[in-house]
Amino acid sequence: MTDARFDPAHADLRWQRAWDAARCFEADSASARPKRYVLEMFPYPSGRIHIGHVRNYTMGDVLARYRRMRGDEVLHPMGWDAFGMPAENAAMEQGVHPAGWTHANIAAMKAQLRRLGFALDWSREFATCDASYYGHEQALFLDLYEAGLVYRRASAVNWDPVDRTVLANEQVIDGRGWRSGAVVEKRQLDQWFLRITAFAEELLDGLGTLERWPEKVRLMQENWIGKSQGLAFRFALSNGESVEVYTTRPDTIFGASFVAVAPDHPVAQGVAMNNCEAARFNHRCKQGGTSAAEVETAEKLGFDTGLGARHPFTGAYLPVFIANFVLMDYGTGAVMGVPGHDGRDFDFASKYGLPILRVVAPSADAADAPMTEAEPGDAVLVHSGFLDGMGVEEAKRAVIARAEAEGWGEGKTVWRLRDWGVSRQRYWGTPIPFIHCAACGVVPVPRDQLPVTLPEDVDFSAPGNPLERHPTWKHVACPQCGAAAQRETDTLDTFVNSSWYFLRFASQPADRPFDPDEVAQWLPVDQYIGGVEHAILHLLYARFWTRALAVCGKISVQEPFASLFTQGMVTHETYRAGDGSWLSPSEVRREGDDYLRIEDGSPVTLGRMEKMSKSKKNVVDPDTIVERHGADAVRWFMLSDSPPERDLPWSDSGIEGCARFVQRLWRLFGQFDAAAEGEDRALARKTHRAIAATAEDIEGLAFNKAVARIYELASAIEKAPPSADRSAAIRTLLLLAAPMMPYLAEEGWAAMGGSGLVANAAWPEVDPALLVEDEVTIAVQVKGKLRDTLTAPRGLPQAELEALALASEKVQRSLDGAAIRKVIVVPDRLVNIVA
RNA sequence: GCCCCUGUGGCGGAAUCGGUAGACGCGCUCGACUCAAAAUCGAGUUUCCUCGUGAAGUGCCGGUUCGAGUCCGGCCAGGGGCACCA
Repeated sequence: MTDARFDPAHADLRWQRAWDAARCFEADSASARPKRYVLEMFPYPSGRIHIGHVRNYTMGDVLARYRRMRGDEVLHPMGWDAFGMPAENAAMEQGVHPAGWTHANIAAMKAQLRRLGFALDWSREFATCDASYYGHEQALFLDLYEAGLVYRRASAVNWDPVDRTVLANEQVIDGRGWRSGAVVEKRQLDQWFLRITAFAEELLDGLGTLERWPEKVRLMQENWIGKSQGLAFRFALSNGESVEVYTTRPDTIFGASFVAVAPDHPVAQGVAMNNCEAARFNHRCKQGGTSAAEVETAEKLGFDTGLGARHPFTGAYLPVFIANFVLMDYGTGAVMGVPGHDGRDFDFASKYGLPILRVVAPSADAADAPMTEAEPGDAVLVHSGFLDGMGVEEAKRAVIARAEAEGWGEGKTVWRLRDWGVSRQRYWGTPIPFIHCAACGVVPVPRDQLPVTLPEDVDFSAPGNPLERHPTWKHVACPQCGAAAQRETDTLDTFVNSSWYFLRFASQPADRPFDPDEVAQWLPVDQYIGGVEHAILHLLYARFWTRALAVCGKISVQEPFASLFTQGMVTHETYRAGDGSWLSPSEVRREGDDYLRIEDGSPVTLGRMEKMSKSKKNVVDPDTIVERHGADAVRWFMLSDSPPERDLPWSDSGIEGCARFVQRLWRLFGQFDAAAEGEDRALARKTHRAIAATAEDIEGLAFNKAVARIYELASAIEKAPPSADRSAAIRTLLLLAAPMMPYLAEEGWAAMGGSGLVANAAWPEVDPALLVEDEVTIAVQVKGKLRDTLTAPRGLPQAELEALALASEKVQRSLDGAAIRKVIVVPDRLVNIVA
């Protein structure tokens, strides 16, 4: 009845057309069925789909297709995060227009996605570079402006004096511009900021409600927001000035033996004016790496200013140092050094011979125990005057209370989170809808003049921002006074584009960004899936925008993503030739345990499994493998073996195994016989257990386990003789595999005479009666070691199980006549005899 | 430096609540089919030995328990994150 082999090339095209014709994946906001929003992070249109995208979208697709089979109305959209630097780079390097380059990439990648059989609602597709998207973004930006969440201030940028452009951190290599090689300068520019710090507390508290987010991501965000509570207070200095410090450990104030200020702190700058050694020291501190790991392992350096700081309680004068480990932009840029109870202060004090005082001890008796390292301390205060005997928390409160009563300090909450700078001095982004007027200042573009569109006739041959030097674009009349004025030429950070796209997917009226009622139908996203690299910025910004829009009355949801899943990377072996250069998998062949270069047979060194990257040449192209093995096999491989949150090692033999399984299923489908008769209770049980287990695994995103269930059922069916139950099992198997291998499933469904499309079919019902086994295997242990297994009817009373176990010959042999002290019986599982 | 995660066969991994460790897949070995190969099908595949159906075994050391991959304490290794954040 069917072809001997399943031909993906033929089937794939056929069913893509069938799905399109039936418009089965278009979500209906008016549907009465339960709404389900499945979303994967939308891609940047770089030109080609990466294998990591394939894994990401396959997971979301299985979930979306499964939910549809369970009767939900599923929204599973796709679009393009289309603004960004690569398009401008292409424009500069290849002379193409960013828009043309981007749209060509989108077309190519869309074709790739369609080929992979994803059940996407293409009717809602958009690119963030469409004026019909970014125009609404401009309106939302004005909403935030009116709500007081947008402001301008001066802020430093990396300025490339040769290219006359602002560089991103990644474009600055060893302090030089990546293209020009010129030494990068810090330059102050007036820039636009979003007041995310106004939401610091809410964003932190909100994390507590995100139970279906990975603990890891919540922790990363929590650390990023960085709330700390402590005491800010002033030290009077010996030169008549004063310095404010901030500490989270006010309880240890009696242990302070020095004060340290940042090299760019006013006190340090003041000292440097009259002391060239201090100036040299300050300068030296600005060199060297800025990354945490580099800085933290760097040697702690200090410069004794000769100044003294008067301790508020003891009246003693503490030496004031300039120190390289104090940061100007956190807290007050100055700290009190407590070597006994802070690791950095300990290192510093040891180096400069400063006293190391114990002020917290495990007990009052241990007040004079020697200190060999900094102890965080969590017990009792000692050598601390009025604090002696108090616990750490009590002492913190007491010091803050005293400082506030005496007026020299106050309890303070400090946040690490800073406001979000959204200005980019680039062409390919959302124009910021403001106009600069000499008389009126910064004036918002009137809403009836939105969108502010990008000019198309731009020139990338000269350095600098094309918007800035466009002959006419920026010259406009002031909306308020009508005088000649200039448009803002900065565009928005692309993270703004991705901070609300999930709302536009849910609802896209032409005249507004979205309809609040329709958004309420779909939001929050039931399952968001993407890479962990977006754990902090994208997800925090999206949470911020959602809350900010709620404050503006635009929507009612607080948190955009109810459940988040971060998938692992796809990795591949790396290969290196004798000269150390990287080789691509296609240049290498394997002979036994040896790897050889195909070209000349020279030996190849096998490197680590690493994330696929062009620089290491360990990439596989999705198109090539889809061509060779079909989309179903590729999807199956993406789901098999590795748990989705872990890395997936790509292997050729793995994908070949998947392709074989596709054919094996196809042969099995060919054995479906609607007329078969006879019962097979055992197979029916296995079938229903597989339905229940696969559903559970898919719902828990344990796709690797769901895959194993399907393999198991397939093997059981192959071994079973023909029967009505066997035919039913084959049909069930097809349905279980349908979300994962949609093309094969449609083809098989049609061959079996199923009605309609499998894409619209229902998930098989489980018969609970068939989930229960009536016989169970009992493990019999003697002193905790397995000695025998026996089969017993389910639910056998404990006493009978015990008797059965004791009757076992192997058990008696192990006991060897020893007296039985105790017997532990776990019903339907095991008997443990303790002798 | 700090924080987090992960360590189970040749490999990816499974094991609900502490209850038969190694499901399922890949690879490999042997066999069937074939002139042959591919494909397919069948059997086997943690280690060790005295080959019994013994002993050991989930990174290492210890603990709790009738029983530990799972819980607790201390290490080690690999990976990830970061902000010297006071």
